[in-house]
Parts: sequence; structure tokens; C-alpha cells
Amino acid sequence: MKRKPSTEATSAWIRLMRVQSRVLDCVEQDLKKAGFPPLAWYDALLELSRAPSGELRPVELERQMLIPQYSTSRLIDRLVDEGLASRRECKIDKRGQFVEITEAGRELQKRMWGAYSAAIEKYVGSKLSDADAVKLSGLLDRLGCSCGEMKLPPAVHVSESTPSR
Amino acid sequence: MKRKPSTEATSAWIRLMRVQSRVLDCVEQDLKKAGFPPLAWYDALLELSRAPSGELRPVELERQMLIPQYSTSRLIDRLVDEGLASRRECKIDKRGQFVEITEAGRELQKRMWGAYSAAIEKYVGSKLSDADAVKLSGLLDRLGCSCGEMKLPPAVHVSESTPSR
DNA sequence: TCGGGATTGATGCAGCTGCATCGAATGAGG
DNA sequence: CCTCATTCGATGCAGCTGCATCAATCCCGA
Repeated sequence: MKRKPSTEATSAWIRLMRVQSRVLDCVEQDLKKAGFPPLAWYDALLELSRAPSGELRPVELERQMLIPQYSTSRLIDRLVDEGLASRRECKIDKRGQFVEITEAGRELQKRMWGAYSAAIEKYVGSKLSDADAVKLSGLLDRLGCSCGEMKLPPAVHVSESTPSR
Repeated sequence: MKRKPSTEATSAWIRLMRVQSRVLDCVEQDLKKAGFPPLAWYDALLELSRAPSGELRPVELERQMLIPQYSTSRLIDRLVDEGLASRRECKIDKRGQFVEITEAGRELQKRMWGAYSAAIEKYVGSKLSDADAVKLSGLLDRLGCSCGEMKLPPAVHVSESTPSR
């Protein structure tokens, strides 16, 4: 226990922290300058728009987005306040509810993707060849798995083909 | 303008966001469970302890840590409140001040490094060979440079040999 | 059928962040 | 010696996050 990390590992750790915060900042700034809400809103709207009938249980959204329960609850509040989603009662489980994306929500999601994808290209795509992007993904994946690796018995399903962070 | 990113780039972006937040969470949790303050405190204490006479202008600290000015100001408040640092008047520039690390501050920094380094090993070092860590660093570096790349004419000096995120 | 534990979602509170702004001090130019 | 732009650091405010907890409901097992 308490084996010291190599300087290579430490250096990778430092860069991982610094680079992502820098790149994330840049992307968020671009979004904001284009008059859009934070990325988290996009992520939520995307998950909702992808869902079978445009609606999801908060608890599902929470699992997709990997954010804590109270955070989900409040994010939904904000989306509802802005008319981007609406809460619907869940008849089969009266504790719960469904959150349904509205037309305005779908539309905002699409408009945001324009600015968002441009930012990804600007800050990531244009700096790496596709082959290098794949290498980077592979290396990151090795870190990502099983940090806490909570119980997710069936399938984690972090969809790749469409962006969701 | 507005060229779309490749799916490879988008995938790398998603992983970069997800993996770092996951790994950072894990490390912060370990630190917290060991009864230590947040990582930002460590970073600040480390910078101070490294400085020539254990003191730095807030504006220097700000540049080292890449955090905004007001954030630095408040972080210093907290360190001072906890007796980990003290503010000293700056005679040569009466607008400014010096922040000096205390003995308690130096000691805490060292104790934190024990838990911190163990966490880095656990969540990064043990998952990657040194060669892979170097590859990862290299790929990340290509993203990190020149996001906003503010003016830093002389030397950026992001020291590597010792951890500072 | 009943009781206790688990799950779902909301919320009060404290702390932190970002933004804008402020006052003090500096220093370059006229 | 003045003036004005700049730099340094602090702070009020709003919004967000994490933590703990709550109420309601559900579900499993006796």
C-alpha cells in the first residue's frame, strides 16, 4: 500500500487535470459567447431527445449523465422553468415522474450542437489526427473503468455514436 | 468555419471529460476520507513551499495555478484562516502583499502528499505503464497548448518534476 | 397482511464560483 | 508635478454544488 506513483504517471495526472479544465473552459466559453446555456443542459436535452418517447425518469437521466441525484433534480427544475422540458406524472410508480422534452427543448439541443460541434473541432479535432484521437480514447478508457465502478450489472451503454460527453 | 469534428475526435472529447471528472472525484474523495482539505489547498501550499523564501505575491500564485484572481484571493483567505499561511505587507508595492506559508502549512502539504501520491498511484499509475503514461501526456499536451494561450512572453515554466497539477 | 428496508425525488443549508465592480497604488507621458 | 490608464487585491451578489435529510411510495419476506 502507498506505493509511490512514477513521475510519468504523475505527469500524466497533472496534464489530465490541466488540459481538460482548459479545454472545457474554452468550449464552455464559446457556448456562452454564442448565447447558449451550460453544457450540462445540452447533455440532458440530448439524453431526453434520444429516449424512446422523449421522456425519461429522473433516475435514468441521473445514471446516463453520471451526476448526483440532487443535481439532476435541480437541473430538471431549470429546464422546466425555461420551458425546455416538462414533468409528467408516472402512473406506474407514484414516487416517480417522467421528464419529457418539449419542442423548444429539441430545437435548442439542435442549435447548441452547431456551436458545440464547432468547438469540439476547434479545440480537439483540429489538434489531433483521427488515429491519435483513437489512441487518446484508448488510453483514457483504461483510466476510466473501475474507479469506483459502482454496480451496473446489466449494461452501462455509454453510447458513442452521438455526443453526450 | 464550423467544420464538423470527426467521430473519433468527439469520442476523445467525451472520454476526456468523463474520465477526468471520474478520476478527480476519486482522488478528492480519498483525500477527504483521509481528513484532508481539497486539492486546491495542496496546490497552493506546494507553490508557496517551493517559492524562494516560502512566500509569493497573490498574483504569482494565480499565474502558477491558472485560477482566476478572485479565486486566489479567497483561497488565500481560507489558508490564512486555518493558520496555513499568513499575509505580509509588501513594502515595495503598497497595493500588493506577500503570502507566506507557515510551518503548519508546510507540514500539511507534506502529509497531504502521502495521501495524494497514493491516490495518483491507485487511480493512474497502476492502470498505465510508464510508456503509456508518457504517450498519454504527449497526446494531452497537444490539446493543452494554445487554447487561449494568453501572453506569457518569457517562460511558462510549468514545472514537471514535482506535482502541482 | 403487515412491517421494515429500499428507492425516488425534493429541499434547507453551507460553501464555493463566476461576474462585475470597487478602491488603492503605481507608473508612463506630457 | 499632474493626469490617466493600468495593475493589484477585495467583495457583494447570484447561481451552483455537495451534504444531509425528508416524505412518499414501493417491495420483499414473514
